[in-house]
Amino acid sequence: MREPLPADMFDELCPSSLNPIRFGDKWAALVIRCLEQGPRRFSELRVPLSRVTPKVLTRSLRSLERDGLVRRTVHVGAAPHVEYELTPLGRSMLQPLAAACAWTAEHWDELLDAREAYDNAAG
Amino acid sequence: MREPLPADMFDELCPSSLNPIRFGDKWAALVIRCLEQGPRRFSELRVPLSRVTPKVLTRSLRSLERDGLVRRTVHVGAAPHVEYELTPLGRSMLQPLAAACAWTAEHWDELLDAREAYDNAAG
DNA sequence: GGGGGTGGTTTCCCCCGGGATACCACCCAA
DNA sequence: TTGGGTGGTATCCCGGGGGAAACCACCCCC
Repeated sequence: MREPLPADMFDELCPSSLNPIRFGDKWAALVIRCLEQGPRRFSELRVPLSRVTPKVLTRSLRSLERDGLVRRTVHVGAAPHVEYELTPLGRSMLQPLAAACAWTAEHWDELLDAREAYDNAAG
Repeated sequence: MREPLPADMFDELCPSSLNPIRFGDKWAALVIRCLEQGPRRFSELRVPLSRVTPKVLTRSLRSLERDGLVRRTVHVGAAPHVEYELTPLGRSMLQPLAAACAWTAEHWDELLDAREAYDNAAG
């Protein structure tokens, strides 16, 4: 059984807009990481991504779908719902994404220090 | 002796804005690749990046400098000039950048096909 | 038939990245 | 003294990304 996504999954994570390495739009990298373990529903994604408004999350998912990285499946039946999952192409992106995450994890402090020093020097 | 940067260095390369993986702003990844072989002058960078206006290139370089990825050195003397070079932190980014470039090189066509199929299906 | 859950859409607004164009100070060589 | 190279700025403008808030259709269950 897949674990539900924890609400504080990205609390410690820097906002994407501060990271010089970006995959897709502002939230795409976090979406991809949410889908790493398997398919997720829209409302399921909204738990860790509570700071993302539904409009923006929809657009991000549509963009990933357009690029062939994510597949959107509508399950009809008694309790109809929608599931998003990574395609093989999307999975292939996990490798460079992991490389980027590793770099960020290793050098994030260094980068923030550089920014602070630059801002202090230049006012 | 370092080779001068060829003017057509990025003619075959997809514009950064189409690539889902981005390092820094629109042109930062190309700037970093220009600095891979060693220090470069502003006017030297403008050769392969002829489509980038000086304002935008300056801002991109300033941003990289602020993040501690690039060092800007003013050489005073008889013929004063400015040189930009990668810092160790900037060099450390070459690895995830290479991973991202490899992914793009391998899957770019696939991604474009997915986009075309999506756009054709949805109008 | 009312409430809750699902999966969004619509509208409005703001800001920032990016492009075009023009201009600029400094220095050197002719 | 005039021109060219260097390394940029200044100004204007536009489009799109992103956020806030409200609303919505559909379905099931009580």
